[in-house]
Amino acid sequence: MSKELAKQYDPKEVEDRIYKMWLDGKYFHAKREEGKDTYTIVIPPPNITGQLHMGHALDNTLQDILIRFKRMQGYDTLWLPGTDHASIATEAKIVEAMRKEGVTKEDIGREGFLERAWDWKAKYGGRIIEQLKKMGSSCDWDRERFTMDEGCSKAVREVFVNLYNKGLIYRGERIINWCPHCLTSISDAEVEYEDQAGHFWHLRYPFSDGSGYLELATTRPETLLGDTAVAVNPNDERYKDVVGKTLILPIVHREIPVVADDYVEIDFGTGVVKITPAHDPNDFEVGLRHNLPVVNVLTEDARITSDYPKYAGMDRYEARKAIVADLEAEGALVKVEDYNHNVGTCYRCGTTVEPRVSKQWFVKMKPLAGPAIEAVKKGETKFVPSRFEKVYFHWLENIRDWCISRQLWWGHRIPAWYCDDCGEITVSRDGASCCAHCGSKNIHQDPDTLDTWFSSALWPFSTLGWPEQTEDLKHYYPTNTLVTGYDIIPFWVMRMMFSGIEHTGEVPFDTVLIHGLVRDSQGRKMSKSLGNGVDPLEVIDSFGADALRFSLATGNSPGNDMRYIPERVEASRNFANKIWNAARFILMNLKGEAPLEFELSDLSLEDKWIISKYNTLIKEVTVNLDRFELGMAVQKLYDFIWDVFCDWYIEICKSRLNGEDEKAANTARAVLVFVFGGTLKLLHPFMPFITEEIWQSMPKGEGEEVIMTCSFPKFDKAYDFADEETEFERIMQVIRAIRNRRAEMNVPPSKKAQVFIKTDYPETFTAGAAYICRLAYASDSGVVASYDDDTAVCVVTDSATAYMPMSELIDIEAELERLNKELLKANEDKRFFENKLNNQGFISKAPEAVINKQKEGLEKVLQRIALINSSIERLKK
RNA sequence: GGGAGCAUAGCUCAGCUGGGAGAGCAUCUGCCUUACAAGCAGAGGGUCAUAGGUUCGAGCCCUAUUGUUCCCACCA
Repeated sequence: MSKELAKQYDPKEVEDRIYKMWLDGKYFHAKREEGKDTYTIVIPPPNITGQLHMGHALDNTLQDILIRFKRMQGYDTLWLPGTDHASIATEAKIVEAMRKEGVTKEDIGREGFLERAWDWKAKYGGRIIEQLKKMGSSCDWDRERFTMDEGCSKAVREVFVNLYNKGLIYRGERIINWCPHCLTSISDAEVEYEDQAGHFWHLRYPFSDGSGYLELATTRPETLLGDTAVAVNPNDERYKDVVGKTLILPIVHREIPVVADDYVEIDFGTGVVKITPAHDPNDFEVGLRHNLPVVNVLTEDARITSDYPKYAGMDRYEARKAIVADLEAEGALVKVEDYNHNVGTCYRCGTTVEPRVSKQWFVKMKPLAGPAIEAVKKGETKFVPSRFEKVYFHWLENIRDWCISRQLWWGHRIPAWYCDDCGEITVSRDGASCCAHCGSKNIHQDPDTLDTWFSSALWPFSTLGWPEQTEDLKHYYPTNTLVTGYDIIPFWVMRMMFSGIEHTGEVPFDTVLIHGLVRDSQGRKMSKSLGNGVDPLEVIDSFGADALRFSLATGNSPGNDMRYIPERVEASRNFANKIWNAARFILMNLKGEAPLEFELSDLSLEDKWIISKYNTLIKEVTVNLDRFELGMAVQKLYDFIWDVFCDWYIEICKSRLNGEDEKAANTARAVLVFVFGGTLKLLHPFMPFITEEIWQSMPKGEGEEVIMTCSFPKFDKAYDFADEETEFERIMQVIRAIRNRRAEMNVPPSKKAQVFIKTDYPETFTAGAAYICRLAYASDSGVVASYDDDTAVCVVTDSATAYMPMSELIDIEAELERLNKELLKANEDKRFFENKLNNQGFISKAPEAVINKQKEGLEKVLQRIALINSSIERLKK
């Protein structure tokens, strides 16, 4: 940054250059320094399916703020980056891309498909990393990982085998959620329920002995083909006698029994339920209790099987129409009602999920869930905000076994082999060449892969080298803060928790910082189908990464959703520009060789005021960051820089900088550099690029060449000038009052006026004359013992009355009216304080500090009333 | 059917352990004051959803109500 700077900050010119400087300096690299406290974040690995969206931008901004803050505080800091293979999502994308080429998975085979998948990973995984860099993320790229890299794969096999040997992983035939589009099983968490308009078909099933029929209702008539019973409640008086009888299933004309089961609710519908064990999870349970056969009527892609030639090959909805028509023809259809019901859909493709009985691998959850619940109850891991602990508990307390096998090719292949001779299963970390039970070489590996979350569940420790006891693992595990959205607590947070506890004996992180979703300006979710998504890279391109980061960090409180408002990014961009111009001002006022140190004894009132304000800012920002109140921290920085530093302090410094007194000017320069430089450090975690860019041009001490490696400023008692703050604020108050009065009378700044001050603090206002001249458009200003020009404009504050002889402007009547209005307001204030102070309850119960504050308030009001009264008297003369 | 969040200025949102309501944008007025017009100085604008309660004191705590968003749940 030279001394001839553009008036406007240009992030495009700066950001890539600064990022490269950081990379070249290896400042992101965690060095495992002995004796230092560590602070570790593992990134929620973005899927390699596409590109970063606003949610990622928010997530990574928060992480980078925390990491940079802790790094500057001197922690041995690691932010471990990486990407997720996202098995089902990525496979779906690749299949879709292949479909456009007219190629199917079967055409190219497993090997060919995996080759394409790895190409995909190289392309899109790489793109995501580039996007993270654009955001300014200070990740340790030397430690970048991928959920399917060698180390993570090893951890996956280790965990699988361990859990299998402990009996916590098993293979079984269960009813699972099946996606007929993705052609794979999915877990309970991967099913999204939505209300859909449907129908209720009322059907009649005749008794096989010809003694009438039972009426029941269904939302899925096509599953009738697989009915193997009809159930009623055992306590339902209406159907006491029919339990045990048999019915003729319409269309199929198979004989099925009537069973009694508590699952059936007496009051719902007719109190009769058809039971299709193969295609409904509840019916499956009923089937188990009553030993009913499981009749599968649907193929993998949800078409009717060849067992029913009339409907074979029809998809479930075609078959529904055909079967309803046939039921009607047979006289079995009583009526059709409109009915809204909850339908499970695949969270990846939105296809209606088909419950399906099949052989899958499961993790037994109960033994794992218990310790994970305990850990949070004991506070070993805390959620911020804590209300999300409820979500976490609710999921774990009601958890069912986790279906982990997927009928996909892209992912960790299940390390299990089946013996073609003895039928036993061999599970192995390192592959198997023969059956562990009979020694036969006739074995084949399970073709399925694992749920993508199986590997991400291990992310906090697999990325640090587990199961090896690596130095990184010893050093950086357990990690500290996990930053993620509330939507993936059940998918990921919960699973990392029980995995960490089970495999490492420790919780994987001490804090889970939860943020909300970034919605569009109307509050809608950003989505491809709505076309309302905002690309963070485009925002960075127009406003800069700092502006985007600042917008995302401001006005965002943990756990709450936020809207993306373009105007806010614009305001953030303006803030960056404000900082830029403050830097320009300071730099152009520096004299190269002048010493930039100040003596406490040389400090003027405003110097002490700004230093004290800055000192308080350090304390508050640090506290806010420690409490994860990032939005509050950044708001305070904004207010300080814009209102306090730029609008007041810089303005006030101008007279000294332009004055004759070189020593005073040097002190001003030194304080400007001290406070502004420190503020840049405080702001650096939030706006890393601009702060670094400016820092490079600032005078700085030894070892402070790069702002991101500087120490975070610390509160210093020596800079606590409370009295000077109060004193200076008295002057500010008078300045504001004069400005206000002039604005009311429409006096332009070019028209200067003399200002005479009557006050109980003559030293303050004598010293403050220069400020009043500069900031309140005074030609000169001085303290007077009394003043009696009746035609002067006067303004009153708690500590002073200022008179401006502007006789040509003043209207005595109007002035009196205004003063009376002020007096009225002052009297209201007086009553407010008096009421409080006369309240016995208040005096006896309120804390002393609060009482004193009211007393001070009353004191000030009384002074003001006295001053106003004397002004009124003067005018009336 | 359970659970949670939200409701504060025209708009988008802050408001930390209760102590006289804040910001940005928008509106209005006046300013090219030699860092910044992406700026400066001012102004207007709020029964903090409603009704009770606790308290000396409530935007904040408690209860109920209304509206809204989300999560969970096997009523076919």
